[in-house]
Amino acid sequence: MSSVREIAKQVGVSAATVSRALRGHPDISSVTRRKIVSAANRVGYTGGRSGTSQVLVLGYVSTSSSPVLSLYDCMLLSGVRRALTGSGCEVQLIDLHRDKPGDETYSEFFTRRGVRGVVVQSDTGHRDLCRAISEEGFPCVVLAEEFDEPEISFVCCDARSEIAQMVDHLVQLGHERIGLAVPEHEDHDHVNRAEGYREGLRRHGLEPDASLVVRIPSSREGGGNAINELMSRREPPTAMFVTDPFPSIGALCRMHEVGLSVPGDLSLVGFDDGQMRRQVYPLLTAVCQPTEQLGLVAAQWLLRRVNGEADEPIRRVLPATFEVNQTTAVPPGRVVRIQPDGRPLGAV
Amino acid sequence: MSSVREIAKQVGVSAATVSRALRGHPDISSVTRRKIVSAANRVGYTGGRSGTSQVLVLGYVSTSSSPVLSLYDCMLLSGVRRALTGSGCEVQLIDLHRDKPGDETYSEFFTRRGVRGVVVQSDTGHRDLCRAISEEGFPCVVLAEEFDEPEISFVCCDARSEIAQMVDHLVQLGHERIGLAVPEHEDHDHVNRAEGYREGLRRHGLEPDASLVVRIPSSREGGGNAINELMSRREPPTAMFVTDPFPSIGALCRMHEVGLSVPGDLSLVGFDDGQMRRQVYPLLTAVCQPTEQLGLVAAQWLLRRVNGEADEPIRRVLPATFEVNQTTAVPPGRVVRIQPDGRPLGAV
DNA sequence: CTGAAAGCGCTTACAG
DNA sequence: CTGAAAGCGCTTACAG
Repeated sequence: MSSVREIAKQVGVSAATVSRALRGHPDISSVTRRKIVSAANRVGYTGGRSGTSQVLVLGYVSTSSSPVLSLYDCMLLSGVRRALTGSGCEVQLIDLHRDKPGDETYSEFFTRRGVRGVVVQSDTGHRDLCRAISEEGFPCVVLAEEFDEPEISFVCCDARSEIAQMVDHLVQLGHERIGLAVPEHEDHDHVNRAEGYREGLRRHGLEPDASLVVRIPSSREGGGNAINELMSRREPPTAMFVTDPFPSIGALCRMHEVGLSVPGDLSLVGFDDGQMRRQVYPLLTAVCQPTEQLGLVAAQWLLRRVNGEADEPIRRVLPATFEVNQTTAVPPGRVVRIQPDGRPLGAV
Repeated sequence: MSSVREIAKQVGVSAATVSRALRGHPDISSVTRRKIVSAANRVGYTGGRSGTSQVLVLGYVSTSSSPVLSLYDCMLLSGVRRALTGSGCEVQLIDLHRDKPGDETYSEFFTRRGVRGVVVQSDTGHRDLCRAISEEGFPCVVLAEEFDEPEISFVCCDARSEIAQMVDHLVQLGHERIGLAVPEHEDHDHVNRAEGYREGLRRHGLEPDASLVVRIPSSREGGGNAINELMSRREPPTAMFVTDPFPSIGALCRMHEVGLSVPGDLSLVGFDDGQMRRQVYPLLTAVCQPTEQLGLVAAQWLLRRVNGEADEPIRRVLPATFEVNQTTAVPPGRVVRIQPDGRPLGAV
């Protein structure tokens, strides 16, 4: 099984043609080539290591253009590795962005690396990449993006309802002016999070107020600036939701810096995809994405898929969680403002 | 080149014997086997993928028993990947601890995974592992541990002199009572760091005071407890050095919790191997290990080694850095103490 | 414990 | 653009 001969028989060509197609030889009609590539993926062809007992290796494809692994990658990878515990299977990090030559199929690119299936950590800019890999029939599951195409496998997280629930929590504490800080560069997830915020407000008859929304760089600094910007408004919010981890930390630190008390002067809710909420003071109330779980669920499916045990694509949307910690409380009994540069208002 | 035949010729046996030795066949005398394994490693034998243009894959071996990647692994891996940028080479994560069956050589274990060389993220408990891999002649470089054996390659960091320099800084600010929090479970690195602390003190004629040293679990909680313990002493320190990242954060947070001002009541110096010092308030003064650099330097050498360009083992000790931020200042003008449970002393 | 020989899977000029 | 056939590298009963 899983030899060029086997594939040749299925497609109705010679073993030589299969070999050429799989090796990326140019003189192959694109139609037979496509048939061969998808047959190879169907039977899980590994590139013929003679009788060698090859170990199953899965790939983790990061679409980032930098070799640096973010804490987010790290959590996803931990989930992937957890899924593989006991399977004897290993994971290889693949930097597609930098490495893939344009003239080979993704299947060949992965196979040359000994990789039998891939988990793709994608973003909005790489949806076509995910489509292309899936179209070749190479075992693939996308993390953190949702697709309409029924043949594309993905595991993502929808935090909308937990964000709405977070708004409930703030409203119940007495907040009516709830600020929002979202990244300038919006992707599907952030549109989603902003929607959850608006849904939550509407549920309580509160109209989203554009003057309470700021767009910021997705960095520590960006979160800090959101504090300066919102809290120097004539009518500042009494609570604020930041939709990304680093800006959440930045907002919290900036409050300390400018002398605003958390949660006394402003209730702060962050977004966490790791453990950041637990590494700051006070412990940050946050909507949390189950990042490791994303990797775990995706890799569990991929492992079954590669072993021929999963026929259907996986299309899973995991829920977020809302964790109340120490940065939310009742609104201040007075208007709390600062100057745009962070100095107290009294010093005008 | 790099065929069983080639190895057979070098060792003076038949190709069949080489094949058996490399496949872990039991009926091979251990002496010929050893010769074959080391010859295979010398010529960079890859396990015969016929004419397939195999991609060079290096392994990252984590000796942790958990599949979770720590932030520390993440930084090391980032360095490794940075070194591999442009080389067309990939990195595979290998969990040796869980996977390796006792009856195969490390060389075979790695080769079966398509891995040509390994970076080992070791700890005190796995020095023998590093020795065993190196003895087989498999390309290997150890991170963060130092070895006497001249054939073992390593890249580690010695923070001693930067820690002594940190003590200079504190003494110059006027501190004489400088506490130390070290992990209960000491390894080479921590012995080293404690030594740097004592050296720094002696340089200023200060005798290390055992009552200012606490041993703590290497966790956030541990760092917090160090604060309670030291600051409730009859003669508490006016400054304190914590030798690990998580406890550093924990100490800082605990100070906020019990109402101690940083650096007004106590100067705090942490240890960072990533970016933690920048994610807290106030920004943490810290001795920093160039973690990404460790991975970078190690992988650069390994890449050359695997390509046959490096004949000598690498034995590199990198310096740490000392970064002054916002948590160190002159000592308080009075004795600052708390109760063991963290309540202020006045409330006794 | 080891070798000679048969066999298997893939690749690649060669031919069309 | 594709096939038949030769060739290459590794593995594995078989024999000693």
